[in-house]
Order: sequence, then structure tokens, then C-alpha cells
Amino acid sequence: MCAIIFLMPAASIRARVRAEMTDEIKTVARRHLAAEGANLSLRAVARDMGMVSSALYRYFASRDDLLTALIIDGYNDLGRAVETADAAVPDRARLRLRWLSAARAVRAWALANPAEYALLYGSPVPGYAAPQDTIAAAARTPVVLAQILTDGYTAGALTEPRIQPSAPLPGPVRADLTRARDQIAAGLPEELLQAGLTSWLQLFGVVSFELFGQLNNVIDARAEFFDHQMEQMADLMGI
Amino acid sequence: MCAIIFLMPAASIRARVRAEMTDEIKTVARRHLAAEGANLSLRAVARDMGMVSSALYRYFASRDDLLTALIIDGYNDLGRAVETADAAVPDRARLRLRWLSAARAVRAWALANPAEYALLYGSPVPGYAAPQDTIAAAARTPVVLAQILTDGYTAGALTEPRIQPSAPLPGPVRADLTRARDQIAAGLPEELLQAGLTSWLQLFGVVSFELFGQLNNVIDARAEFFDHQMEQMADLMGI
DNA sequence: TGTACATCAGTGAACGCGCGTTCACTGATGTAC
DNA sequence: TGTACATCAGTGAACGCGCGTTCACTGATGTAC
Repeated sequence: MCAIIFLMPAASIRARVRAEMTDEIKTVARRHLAAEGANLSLRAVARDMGMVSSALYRYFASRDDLLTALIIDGYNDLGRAVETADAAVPDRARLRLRWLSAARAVRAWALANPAEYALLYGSPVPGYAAPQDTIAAAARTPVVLAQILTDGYTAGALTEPRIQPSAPLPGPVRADLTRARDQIAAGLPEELLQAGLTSWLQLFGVVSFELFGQLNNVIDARAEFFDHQMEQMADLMGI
Repeated sequence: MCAIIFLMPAASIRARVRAEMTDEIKTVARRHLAAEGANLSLRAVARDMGMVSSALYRYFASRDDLLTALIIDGYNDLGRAVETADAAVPDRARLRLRWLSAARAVRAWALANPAEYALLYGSPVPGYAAPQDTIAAAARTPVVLAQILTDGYTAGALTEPRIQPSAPLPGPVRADLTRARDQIAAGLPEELLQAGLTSWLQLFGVVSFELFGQLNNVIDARAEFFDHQMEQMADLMGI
């Protein structure tokens, strides 16, 4: 018993320290990202940690690997925030409230972590190609939004978007939506998913424009504007 | 007469060569932007032109100045494309067609000039602050979109968005819209401008998501999807 | 019309930085017998 | 329980690059008298 208590931790202490170091590197890197945009410098991170730059290679095989880890963390962090915001609405049938809550969580996270947001949703970093590993993490936020619609549809509260588009879905688009539906929103009619997609685009469009400066000198009442846009999207989805 | 013909050009020949050089520098810089993203290197541009890097300082006071020039050119180029697309619709009363034409011009320009698009609408370049000079050029595209609505309103074909939001415009947002209206869309009701803003956001949201890779593995039928989104926005505006 | 002078584009060297990555190494910690 | 060996984190020097910007200069072109 004693042997287990004292030997097991001894075995994993190195692993634990390693995990802590890895986390600290990412934390420092995130701070640098915030200060300098996507020009992340390994040497600067190492300097900040009081290490020699080559030491980082014990934790990440390359600068790109560190970037990838930051991106995955970012998607997960945002996804978690959105999930939490949605889950915070006790009455699961109040779809509009859930949508607003989730949307506000996206904006709040983006404002709190502008550099990471830019890393995820801004222009691609030159010379960096995001690996497939990021996909699952990136999907968390859309999954929450789709779930809101699916819940409404399953409960019968939602049958089609309140606002009918004047033109039917083009065939190829419908095919894309069917595929997406089967992955993250089982059973949802394509028309509803389409309205959800529009809302998803609007959500990130507004946040990106606000963060990247396109709303400067245009809209000052940022929070009110955002809320109004999201209300409008709720209208569009019919929730 | 001969004196004028031969002396005047002599005086301006230096100016003309200078203008041509300036243009060539920008052209080469644009090519580099396309290849490497926002990490524009003066030395690389000079190398490509067969010049020594310090020679560029005869034309641009600094790297930031060159970037600013590229940004202004970009906004103007995009604006010109959108203006042309709008003007290409002979029947000025066909608002929906004008909107679709202008929107498609934005997407086409972005796909043809992805790096410049990223420079204008992507994450801000680290350490670079866009000067006020860019504002007028940046406004060209929104002005076209606002003009379409203003034309419809002036002609009486358009009185309010076809889709009434469930909530009225919040006061501060209305104030922002009034100010924007007085600048670029004289006489337009705030509600219509608001619908236009939503469409503007959606337009650039879709284009950015497509360009920055967020639609990968989601939507393959890019052009059809885009058109459908824009039709939907036309519905929203009531044009 | 011809000459002296001013303007200007471009050169080449230098300053003072930065970067990612590799590699042989030291010394501490963990493992197996 | 003690000892020999293996694993691993971190070092420090180096490689081979890159960058923006300044500055004194040359030599051609344009201007004024």
C-alpha cells in the first residue's frame, strides 16, 4: 500500500511536471500571441520562461506543433464556453434564450481572447497548414448551435424557418447540408440547418468585424448591436 | 509649341518614371503578399526588382507606408470592381439583381486576390495601425450597397425591410445608424439601413469563412451556397 | 546655346537586431536487478 | 537495500538564415542663368 502510494507518484511525477511545463509554455505563448499577433516566436517564449530556446524542443517538435496545440486549445476553450453558456439556460425549451446565451459567449470569449480568436478565425498564418486534428475541436461550437435547433425540432416546437426564402435550396447546397446534418444534427430538415448556418455566419461575421476594426466609425454601441443582430437571426431561424 | 512639347515631358519624365517605379514596387509587393501572407519583406521585394533594399526608401518612407499604400489600393480596387458590377445592371430599378451583382463582385475579387483580401478584412497585421487615409477607400463598397437601398427607397419601391424584426432597434444602435445614414445613405430609414448592415456582414462573413478555410469539410458547393445566402439577404432587405 | 549648379535614384556597406533548428553535453531523476 | 544503467530535461554554442533602416557616396538627369 505504502509502496503503491510512494512509488506510483514517483513514477508519474516526471509526467506531471512535464504536463505542467507544457501548459506553462502554452500559457506564455498565448500571452505572446496577445501582444504580437500571430508572429509567435519560440525564442521569445523560452526567454520569458527563463529557458534556453532549444529546451522547448523537449515539449514541442516545432513551432508549428506549438501553434497547432494553441489552436486546438483555443477551439476547445471557446467550445467549452459556448457549451457552458447554453447549459446555463435551465429551461431547455427556451431556444431563443439558449441561442442568445451561446452567441454572447462567443463574443465574450473573442473579446477576452482577441489574439486567439484571430488565430482561429482570422487570416491563415503564412506557411502554416492546420492539421486534421483541429477539426473535432473546431466543431464544438457549431455542434452546440445545431443542438439547439435539433432540440426544438425534436420537441416539435420548430418545423421550418419562420422566414421562407424566396428560392428553394440549390441541389448541391442541399447535398452539403444533408452531409453536415448527418454528422452533427441528426434528423434536422435541411432548410432549418440552412437558417442555422446563416446565423452561424452572421455570428462570426459580426464578431470578426468588431474585432478586426471594420465597425470602427460605424457602430459604437457594440453590445446592443450584436444583441440585435442575434435577435434578428433568432427571428430568421424561427426560434 | 515644339518647346512646350519637348520641354514639358522632359520636366515630367522623371515624375512619370517615378510613378511607374512606385507602381512596380506595389505590384511586386502584392505578388509577395500572395505568396507569403502578410509577412511582407522589403528586402525580398527589392531583390525581386533587382534593386538594393535601401533604394525602396526613395519611394516609401517605411515598410508601414508601403503596406498602407497596398491597403488603400486594395480597397479602391475592390470598390471599383463592386461599382462596376453594380453599374453593369442597366435597369437601375432591379435592386435584387444589382445587389447580387455587387455581392458576387466582392466574392470574385476576394477569390482572385486572397492575400489582399486577408490584408483588408483579416486579422490586423501585428504592429501595424491603419491610418485614417484608408477610411474613404474602405467606404466605397458599403457606399454602393447603401446606394442600392437608397435608390429603391427614393423610387418608392422600398419602404421597409420585408422581414420585420421582433424587437425594435435599440436606441444606441439607432443613433449609430442615423449617423451612418447621414454620411452615406441620405434619407434612408434606419430599419432599412439595419437590414443592409446585416446583409453587408453576411456578405463578408461568408467570403471570409470561405477564404479562411472555415467552410472546408462543410460546404463544397461554394458558389451556389454564396448565391443562396445572398438571395436570402435580398429577401431580408425586401428587394 | 553652353555651362555651373542642384536635384534625385540607386549603391553598397554597415548597424543591430531577430529567428528556427540541430547537436554534443551535463547532471539529475527513475528503473531493473 | 544498494548499485549499475537508462531515461530525460535543460544547456550553450553554433549554423545559416532573415529583417528594417541609416548613411555617405556616385553618377545621371534636370534647371537657371
